[in-house]
Amino acid sequence: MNNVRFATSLHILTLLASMPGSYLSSDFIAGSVNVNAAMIRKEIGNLKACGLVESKEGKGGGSTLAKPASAIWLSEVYKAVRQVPVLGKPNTPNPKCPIGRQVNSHLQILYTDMDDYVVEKLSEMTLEEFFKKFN
Amino acid sequence: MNNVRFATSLHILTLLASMPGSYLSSDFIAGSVNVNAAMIRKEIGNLKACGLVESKEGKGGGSTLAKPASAIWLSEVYKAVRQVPVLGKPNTPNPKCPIGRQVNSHLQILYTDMDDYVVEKLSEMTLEEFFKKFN
DNA sequence: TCATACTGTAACAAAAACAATTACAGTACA
DNA sequence: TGTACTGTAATTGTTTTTGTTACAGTATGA
Repeated sequence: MNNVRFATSLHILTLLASMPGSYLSSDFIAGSVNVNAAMIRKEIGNLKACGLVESKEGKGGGSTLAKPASAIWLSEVYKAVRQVPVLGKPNTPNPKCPIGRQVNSHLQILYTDMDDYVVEKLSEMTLEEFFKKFN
Repeated sequence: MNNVRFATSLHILTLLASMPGSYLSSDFIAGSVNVNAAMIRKEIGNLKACGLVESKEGKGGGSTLAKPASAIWLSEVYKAVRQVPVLGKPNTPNPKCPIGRQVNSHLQILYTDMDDYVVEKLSEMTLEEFFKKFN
């Protein structure tokens, strides 16, 4: 994961958690995260698809949490932005080599195990708990 | 980690483990991994710097494991190739925002914790154990 | 009903990361 | 001294990621 999406998503969610019930505009959020508002809207689009956020269009619109911060686990945030296994991508090895032929299936297991493990660990903290660390 | 380096390094090490004591050329390894030999030499350069592999130059040269496969943990392979935390990169948020001001330090802790967990988990398997799965 | 303030999304451009390739100097063996 | 290697730099090409602009669509409320 060589990108900024987890950080961005968690930042957005933390902001929303800090003002429960109110609808924050993408402009406002962009000001805090310090990126373009269109990027925020893209990321929010994803969080919506994952059921973490809901939005209202039109004047006075914006986004808010789709459920209480105490019901959002950091693993959900991770799953929302994950694209590639934590250990990276596989090669396309030579099938004529005994090692090359098998390595990807063993690697695959390792990749899946590690991803599961990361998810498990991130299930130990909710957004609420994360937000409580702020003062 | 949106790259192929872990897969490549583990493939190389598995090959070396499969022929303990012999020095494999970068050309041979490249044939199995199915990438350019220069890439293999680069990756081996890194594995050497991490103390996992040793090489001989000149005719008849090549690379071999620097220690027994039973003494190489997969966490060492991960550490050898890791460049970015498993959860990705941080943003540079707005310090004027109370959330923005603090989010990176909390994120940082999360990142470090997750990386430690991954390392811990990968310390549960040695290269020998990984290789034993092949038949 | 019209100005205003939003979202949603597409299209495009720019920057950064990653992978592939070529080339060649240096080293060691036989 | 020819051959077969490593080590490494330089370069290019490709993919991923980020940033930006633009604008149609939607809701509000004066």
